[in-house]
Amino acid sequence: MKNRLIAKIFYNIADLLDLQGVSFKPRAYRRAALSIESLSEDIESIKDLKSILGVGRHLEKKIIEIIKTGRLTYYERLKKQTPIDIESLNNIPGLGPKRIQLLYKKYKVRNIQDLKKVIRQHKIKELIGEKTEKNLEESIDFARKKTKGFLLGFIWEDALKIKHNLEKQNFILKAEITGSFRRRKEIVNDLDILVASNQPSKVMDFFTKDSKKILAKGMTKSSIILENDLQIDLRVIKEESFGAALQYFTGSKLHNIHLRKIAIKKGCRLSEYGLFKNNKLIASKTEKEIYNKLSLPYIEPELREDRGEFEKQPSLIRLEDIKGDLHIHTNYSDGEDSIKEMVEKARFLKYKYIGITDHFGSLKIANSMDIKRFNNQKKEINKLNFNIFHGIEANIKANGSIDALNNLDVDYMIGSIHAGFSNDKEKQTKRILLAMDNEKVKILGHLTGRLLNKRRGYDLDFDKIFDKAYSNNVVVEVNSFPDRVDLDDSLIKKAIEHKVRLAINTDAHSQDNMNFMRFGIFQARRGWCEKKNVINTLNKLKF
DNA sequence: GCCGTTTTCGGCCCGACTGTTTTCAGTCG
Repeated sequence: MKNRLIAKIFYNIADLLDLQGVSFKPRAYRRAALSIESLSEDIESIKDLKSILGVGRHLEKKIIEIIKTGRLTYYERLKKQTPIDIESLNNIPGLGPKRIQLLYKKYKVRNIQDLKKVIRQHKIKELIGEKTEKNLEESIDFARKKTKGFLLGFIWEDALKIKHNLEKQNFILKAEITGSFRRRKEIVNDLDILVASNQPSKVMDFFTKDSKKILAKGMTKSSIILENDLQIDLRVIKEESFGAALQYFTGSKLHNIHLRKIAIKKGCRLSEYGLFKNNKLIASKTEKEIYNKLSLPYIEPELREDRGEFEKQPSLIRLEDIKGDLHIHTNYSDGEDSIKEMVEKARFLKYKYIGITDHFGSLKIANSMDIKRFNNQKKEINKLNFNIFHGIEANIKANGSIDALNNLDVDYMIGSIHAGFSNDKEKQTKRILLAMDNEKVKILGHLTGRLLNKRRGYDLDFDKIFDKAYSNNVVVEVNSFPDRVDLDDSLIKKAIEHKVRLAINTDAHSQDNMNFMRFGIFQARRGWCEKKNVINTLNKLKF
């Protein structure tokens, strides 16, 4: 998978060209980079590279060179011409191409160390101004601390609190979190909040009062940084253009570019203030109105990635469709709560059934059960008056066999990998294919093994795995745990295209964890998943 | 360097904020 690498090289080329004062080429490189990093498939599997928006004859050649060699001579040459660590300098808020170029020309600033030196010597004060120097000095540390983004599941509650706090104020008519948060991406870099109000200065005073740092404060737009280093941008607009602004700020960029093109074809102009025809406003109050005026149905935020949502729209699965959770741990292995407590929570969530799936076998770190504890657990389950499937989460061993007794009296097994993460693609794929030959394995758990911001998933041949899952009638899990959300959106889409059935589970290790279901649903919706693709939407389930 | 149902050449998004500029440049999203 070289998508990231290619996009990164193109972004860096754009920055370097910017630095040289070249116009328009940087934009072309960035546009191509944006398309490539948004691709849902491996770029190496695309036959006609020119079909990618923003890629023409020249960039096609460059992509092929990177795929073949892992590098690009044009890029190497550019780097030699301008020996500047553009990536890290560009990361510093307040430093753009013009200033980087100026600092290089005047003081040979090539990296952050050089920048620190000229700040110490107060050279920037002379060159640009005192405030700018001070801001840059503060920003350097911020850039270094800059995290890899916030997991949606871990900022969810805080974000909603912020929203409700805004809504409570009498000078605020409406508030909505937009951007990638509203599209429910698993990692968000900042929060974009939209507010409708007729008293913008009051809004801004209220919004900025509890921040660690105020990056900008104006009448329509402000940005702050919170104690936890999360950046929040807030826009204030009039209530009558709330829908247009909501559409605009929800993005994605690619979706909006496409939508604007559709508008232009119809002789219209679309901006955050509304849809205009001959400079006359024809829609702005709601998003639905805007889509409809462009002869489109309302498009759900999770679909807005320009992956075909303008041509057809699936009817997406909803949280209410879920009738049970099939991956739950209890204090029989590494969970915190008892079976009884997990059942209580299931009743609270109005589930019709659950699957208790504690670890079994030799995985000692997860306090795996032996046969004696398993049998005790069965007795306890049978005493409870709730529809419980008794399963286990079984480790898929290095050779593809299942780490559990063959004659174990289970309703189903979830087969998961918990060790040997660094196997190569072929070996890891084979291991999972073999595991599916065990007829007790009905579900594959957290298939790619990724941990967001920590560990990337294994390289697998997903076509082979999904084909076999389909023919062996094995269900693939969408694990809802916030640092996993595994499968991701594009793999969910792929699995569905292979007719694979899915199960959206929480992998809960406590009562509270059972609330994570929404994050699996979000991801499934991003992957174009419908109710019918998911087995635990059924009122009656059989293994 | 890309793109085109007004164009194979001549366009390419733009509004908002900060700082030091008293009319605008640089950065950001």
